[in-house]
Amino acid sequence: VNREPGTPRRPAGTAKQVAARAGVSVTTVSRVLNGRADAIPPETQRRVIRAATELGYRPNSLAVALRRGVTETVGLIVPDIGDAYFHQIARGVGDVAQPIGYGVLLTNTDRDPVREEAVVNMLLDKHVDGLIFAGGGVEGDTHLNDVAWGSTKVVMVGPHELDFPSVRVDDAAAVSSAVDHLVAIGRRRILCLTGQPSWLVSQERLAGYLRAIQAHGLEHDAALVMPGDFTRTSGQKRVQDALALGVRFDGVVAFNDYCAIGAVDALFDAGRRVPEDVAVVGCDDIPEAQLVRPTLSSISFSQYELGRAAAALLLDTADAHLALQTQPHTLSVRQSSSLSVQPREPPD
Amino acid sequence: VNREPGTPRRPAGTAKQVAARAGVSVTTVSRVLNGRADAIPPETQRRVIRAATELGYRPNSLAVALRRGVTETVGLIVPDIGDAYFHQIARGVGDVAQPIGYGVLLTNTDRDPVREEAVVNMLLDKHVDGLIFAGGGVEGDTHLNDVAWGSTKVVMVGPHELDFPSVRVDDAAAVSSAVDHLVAIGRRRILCLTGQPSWLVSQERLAGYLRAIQAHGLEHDAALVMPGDFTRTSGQKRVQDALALGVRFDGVVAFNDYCAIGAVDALFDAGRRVPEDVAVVGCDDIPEAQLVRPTLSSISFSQYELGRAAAALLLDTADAHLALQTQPHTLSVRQSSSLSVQPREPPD
DNA sequence: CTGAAAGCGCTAACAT
DNA sequence: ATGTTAGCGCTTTCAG
Repeated sequence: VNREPGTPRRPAGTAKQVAARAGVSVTTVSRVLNGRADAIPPETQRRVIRAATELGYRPNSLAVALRRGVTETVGLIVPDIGDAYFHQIARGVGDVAQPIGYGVLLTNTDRDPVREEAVVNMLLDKHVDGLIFAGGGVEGDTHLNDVAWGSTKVVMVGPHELDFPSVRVDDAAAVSSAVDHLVAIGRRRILCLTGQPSWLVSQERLAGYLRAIQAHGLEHDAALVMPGDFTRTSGQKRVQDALALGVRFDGVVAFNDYCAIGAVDALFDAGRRVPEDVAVVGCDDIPEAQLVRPTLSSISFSQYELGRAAAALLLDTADAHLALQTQPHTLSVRQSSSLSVQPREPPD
Repeated sequence: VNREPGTPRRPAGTAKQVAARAGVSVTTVSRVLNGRADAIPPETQRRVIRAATELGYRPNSLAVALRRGVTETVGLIVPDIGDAYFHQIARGVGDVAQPIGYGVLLTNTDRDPVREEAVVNMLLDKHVDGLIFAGGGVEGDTHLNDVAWGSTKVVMVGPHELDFPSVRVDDAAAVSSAVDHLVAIGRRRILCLTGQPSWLVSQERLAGYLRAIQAHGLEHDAALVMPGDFTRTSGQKRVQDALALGVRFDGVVAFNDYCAIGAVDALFDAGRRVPEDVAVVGCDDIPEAQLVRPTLSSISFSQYELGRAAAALLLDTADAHLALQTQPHTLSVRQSSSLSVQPREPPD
């Protein structure tokens, strides 16, 4: 399948060859090249370094890894790198790892427990120094408890039951503020498009919804809460269902933006105006939120920073202390919930 | 930074331990567990397998790699995993690699030659079995010629000067067909938003534009060709420039969708109707093309399949022969160039 | 049919 | 100040 370009080739030379060329032992080579050269005269050091350069010597990372147990590689587990939420996380992780010579092993799971376990084991088999698990956990999710993590460091992104440090936003507060906003523009019956009930992100965001509904003294109608799977189609379907069932609502809060976009689709098809008839707010503020028409209001936070923070924590970089484990969020109000309509009666 | 869950731990046992437990030598263990057991009595084989299972034995991939020179890892180099074009490629690569136990080391370069060389060397240092280079090459781009590829297999995605096999679409034909379409709906002065002149994708797509212009006997006005950098902002800027310069045009073909979206932004701001006054066609057909309003016509091909094909070629999977090195493309006509409205007067 | 031994390339005691 | 030695865990001749 492949041609061989006429270029210099690896193995660019071994420590042994460098040693021979410099007239020293491999130990000395190792010492000089690894900074453990306190007691080696400058002259010798120079000879070693010159030999190494001339040979284009590069330490064999496999041998180093076998010997020292450090691979300078981290694993990143996401449901789907094709999802805007996750590729920004991936970029953040990469931007921390790459400059310090770490590799990032990327895996997709589609939230399938079987594949989750498979990739974790694959990554562990490859002896990653650490693991970033993004995408949030599932309630009573036991399949990862029996994994032989060994001494592997793990950082979670999003809520999780596993007992590892995690980087995240305050999901409940985030959704609460979305509801606050909808109420502030006069909406009283707010359809809530959640994820799967077992997903922890979904549970936490739902808690935020319920808390806000209660705080505003609105009636809690169970028919207003509809579970989905964070896809555009599911958002569209659930709104169609609600419409078909005759559920009345003047606002929608969706637990992710794809869902919200689907909701807008369905409302448009049904001839409802957004935001006049129904105001819509999404969550995550992926770039697409600014592309769709009407532009989508959303809970905004930086997935990129989430990724950076997770990697900084994992790799203990110089700025790891800056890595906020709870990242800030704000509400970005756009056309889908612009306040052309003032509240009919000020909510208490 | 990390806690230690009370779980079983790696090293789950070495071949030596398995050997001891089964009462055989490590040689025999290796033979049995690697299929080289032609001459080993079933009974012995069973003992070894049982011992291995009981110990939860997993071969140390680092040791195997050191010994056999195979890491079961491939490198993937993209400009930016945050770009819709590339994350679908990444997914395709992952979907081929993951099921057969291969890891994918992901790196971003932002098209910076310095970083490109750095990541290639990093990946080579980590002894990847193969490398997928996505994002297209740059003319006279020498910085990768001196890389010590050694025996590493390489597959390119998109046009490239390096002498490795590549998977791609016929870029010239793709853009030609976009121009054909614009001409078919009555457009005669077609603004062409290219990438950087040194980018090979841009050169090939430009060749397609010029060829089509000529084939239709349209005048070639150099002022209609404007270079950008495949971002939304650049598309927007170039169209603003064209408008400010008084360049007349009734069609736009952009060499990527982000650019096309930016072009629509600028046209909208300038009060030009799309597609009535100016019809716009993009290239790549990323998912966003269907989200924007008006929905964007685009040259459509599967980045996902591009990724799959590249990985299949690299890894020589069973279906590698199915991996078309030239992938098909089609034109998806959407609102931004729908022919409901003919231009009022055929220009020039 | 099976094992002993060499060694992939490196690091780190342990000398000297 | 430097070298010798002993592995890391595995595969693979080469000998029985």
